Amino acid sequence: MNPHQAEHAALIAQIAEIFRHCGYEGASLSRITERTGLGKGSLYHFFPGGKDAMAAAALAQVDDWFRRRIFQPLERDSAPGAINGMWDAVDEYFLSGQRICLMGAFALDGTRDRFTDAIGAYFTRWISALQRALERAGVDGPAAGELAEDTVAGIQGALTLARALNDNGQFVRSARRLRGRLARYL
Amino acid sequence: MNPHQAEHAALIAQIAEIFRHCGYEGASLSRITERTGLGKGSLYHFFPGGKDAMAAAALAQVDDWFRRRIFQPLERDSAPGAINGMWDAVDEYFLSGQRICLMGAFALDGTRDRFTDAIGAYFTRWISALQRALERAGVDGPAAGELAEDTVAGIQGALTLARALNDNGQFVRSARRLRGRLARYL
DNA sequence: GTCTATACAGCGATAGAC
DNA sequence: GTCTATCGCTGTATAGAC
Repeated sequence: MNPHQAEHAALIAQIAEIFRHCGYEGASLSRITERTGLGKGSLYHFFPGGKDAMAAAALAQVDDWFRRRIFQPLERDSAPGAINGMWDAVDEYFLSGQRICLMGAFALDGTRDRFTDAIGAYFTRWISALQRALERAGVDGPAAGELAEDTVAGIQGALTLARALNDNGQFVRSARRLRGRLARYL
Repeated sequence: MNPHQAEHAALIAQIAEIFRHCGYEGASLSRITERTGLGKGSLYHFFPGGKDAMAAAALAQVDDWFRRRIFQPLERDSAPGAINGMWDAVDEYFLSGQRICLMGAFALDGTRDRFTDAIGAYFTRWISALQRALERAGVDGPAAGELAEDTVAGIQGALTLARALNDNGQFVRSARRLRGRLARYL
């Protein structure tokens, strides 16, 4: 990644953080200009498609991070190591529960309909990558699928609960128990 | 409940549905007037506090429903029956995954800060009511608390996943497994 | 690339007739 | 109670100077 691309990625990451905090509708362009320090002219220079394109870029960046750090290792590497790596990456990415999942947040309201494909692809791949890793670890097909669904759903639910109760510890404890449950199969 | 109160409750339920579908920011007054058939004058007659008061009333109605159908039975009745009743009520309320949880949706974005107390009280009471029912059923304290947290988080995550994948079956399957997991302790 | 100025639609909210 | 008209503001988006 050249410096130019890196700056652009940093900008997208900043915008993604605003979407996470305010939601799609709540993330106004004035908030985005304020938090990024860029005028509207600059923003529309980088994202000719406007706010919709900014959100799409944010989702694509999230997907890319998970693809490289979680999905591909789950599909490729030895299962126990990849699954342990998944839990470390999850904890790192969600900052131990301080940060929510942009895909999950967008999925819950009307924003979903703007980004159906990106959101669906992300969760589908996460579940199927985890399922296949569990199968390689010896879990039989149906059980592996159920375990993968329960795990991904459990992470989303833990993020919701942590924010609802304003307690990051909630996420850390939930994640530890989900991790322990998977570990019994490895 | 007299007819006047019943009409008012039906109006709040209609408004709640709009918030569920569009989120707080996305639920504009023009959408609300359109879907309810009431002009802005009427809406502000019923809710002098405006949109904020409409959302607060919606959350209060949700809380009331769960209190009567889930929290109080869990706190009062025999544990196995109350827990079975909880699962039936959950499935009924969320329409087998077609409907999301307003509390959970509001918790995820900046809307949370407007309704911190209502959202926090709802989840706190759900978890503690379930925990105490499990304790009465013979599960020891810490395990009951963990199980209650995992269950409520699991329901929220299943709702997120069902909407993200646009597949109600996802919720039904997840809920059935969560139910089975609790049943092993009863 | 970045800014300021601006277009115009939609927002939440209010007033007042009926 | 319900409506229409309208307020002031903010929303997204664009134009054009630099």
